[in-house]
Amino acid sequence: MSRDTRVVQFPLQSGQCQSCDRASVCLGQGLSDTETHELLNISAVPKLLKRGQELFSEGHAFDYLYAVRSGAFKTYKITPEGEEQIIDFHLPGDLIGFNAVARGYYTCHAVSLDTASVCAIRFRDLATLCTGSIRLQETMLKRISALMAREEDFLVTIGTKSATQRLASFLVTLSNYYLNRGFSSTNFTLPMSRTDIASYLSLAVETVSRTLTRLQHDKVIAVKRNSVEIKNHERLHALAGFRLTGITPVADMLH
Amino acid sequence: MSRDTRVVQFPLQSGQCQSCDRASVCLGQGLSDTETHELLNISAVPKLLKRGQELFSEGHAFDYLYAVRSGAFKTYKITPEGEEQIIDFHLPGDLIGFNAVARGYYTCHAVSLDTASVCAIRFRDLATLCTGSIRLQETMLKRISALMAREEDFLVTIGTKSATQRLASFLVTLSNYYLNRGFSSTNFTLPMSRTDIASYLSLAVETVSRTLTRLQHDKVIAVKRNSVEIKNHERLHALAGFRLTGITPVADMLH
DNA sequence: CGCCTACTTGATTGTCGTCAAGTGGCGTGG
DNA sequence: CCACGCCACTTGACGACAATCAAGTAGGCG
Repeated sequence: MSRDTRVVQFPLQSGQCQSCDRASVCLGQGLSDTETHELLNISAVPKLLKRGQELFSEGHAFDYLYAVRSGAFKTYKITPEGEEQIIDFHLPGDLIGFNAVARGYYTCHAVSLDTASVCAIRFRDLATLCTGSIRLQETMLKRISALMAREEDFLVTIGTKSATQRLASFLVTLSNYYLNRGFSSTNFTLPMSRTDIASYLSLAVETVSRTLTRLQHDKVIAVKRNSVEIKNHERLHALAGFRLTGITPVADMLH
Repeated sequence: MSRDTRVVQFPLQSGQCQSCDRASVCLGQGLSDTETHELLNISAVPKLLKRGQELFSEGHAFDYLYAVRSGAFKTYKITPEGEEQIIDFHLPGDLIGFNAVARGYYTCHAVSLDTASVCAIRFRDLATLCTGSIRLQETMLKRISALMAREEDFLVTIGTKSATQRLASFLVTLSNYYLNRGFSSTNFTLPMSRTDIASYLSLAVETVSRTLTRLQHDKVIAVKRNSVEIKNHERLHALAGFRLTGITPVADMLH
């Protein structure tokens, strides 16, 4: 398996998980060789998407889980007023679609935020495979459980924090994600629009904009279009109030 | 866990799921006899709790899932400022603890809102049992997935709705729950305090109180302490669904 | 009976949403 | 290549909804 971290995983063909640098964060942790092999057989149905392309939409029959290989996605629901409510953003290594298992159809829309690629994993096959592998089965449960835990942490953020704190939390979470993936945690891009961020954090676009400018003015960050530089990680962390979401070392510190 | 001697209404003993009227909503749907039998063996470790008693607390090692038999629970996290943030309420038939699977410790506190009883299910055993049963395995996944979907719907509520709409949504949800369980959907009790509701809906207690009085004044509901009567289901439903913060026919309806 | 907690009600403040106008980047078409 | 328009974003002014502060009421329980 190539450990090359550059984006060379194309051309995407069936059975090509080996060439995917996301394999370790996908579903394959701690599996035996045969288990991994079987997983590869069913999981590598690749799909390439352009910016703004729909991966699936709300209400459509649920067949596939998607593992993000590259790019970024947003999932959202449409409110009765016809507006998007962003549920979450999804970066490489994330799995999308678990929330569809219960109802049998997707409960939200998933759209790529830029050029992106995913592995489509037929859920039926995956479930069948789980029967033979306790480890895989447990991995699945853990993945969903982690999503739930993350969602609940996020609920606290939305429920108790001010606009500034939400933005700060958001940036710290992103920063941690990039850190964990071996990228720069101080200089990175926001793949999503201000409007998306606003919806996600339950704020008005104007508030997001204003808050970002203020953070920049206070030398905590530097924003230029979609690129962010964190200039004062301490302050940002403090502003966020340190109970943060995601797979963060912070969260693992327990409390 | 010592067997409590005050147990009268339930013959709570190991292997007594048969006597539990929640069996069908627990985990046993569509299982074979032997599967059900095995499930019973591991799942009927009963526990009785008084009002305000802790089922588990945040950070503690995760061993058991709990199925609510009777009574009600709240799960909450403690914010950095030391305040409760209610994550969810749990009524008979609900399973508590799934969010702990990923991290290996409970990610929130669970406390009974009144006298309550639960089945403690050792997760290890359940996972093992799942290996042999595709159906049970799938049931598990579906249960977690349903929780996620629910959580996301709730996120939309919190993210886009006004105080009145949140309260209305909350009441409708409760009403639906009771309806599905064969109880009255128009007359029921609120097992949780106003403060709990406030935290859950990300509002101030005063706002909850005021809004409830206003709904009562407008003859949509009747509240007396912890008992609620829904007098105009139509209106309540309408109030729950739509948000109009600007020009508001709804707000007019409320005067 | 009196205390304590839960809840209600009223007055005031503040944060953030809304409305409105303006800027800048970018693609399109002339 | 520039002009144009579109869209995302920014910035400012204002107002609304809900939070906060502050009393006051009502049950529950010792």
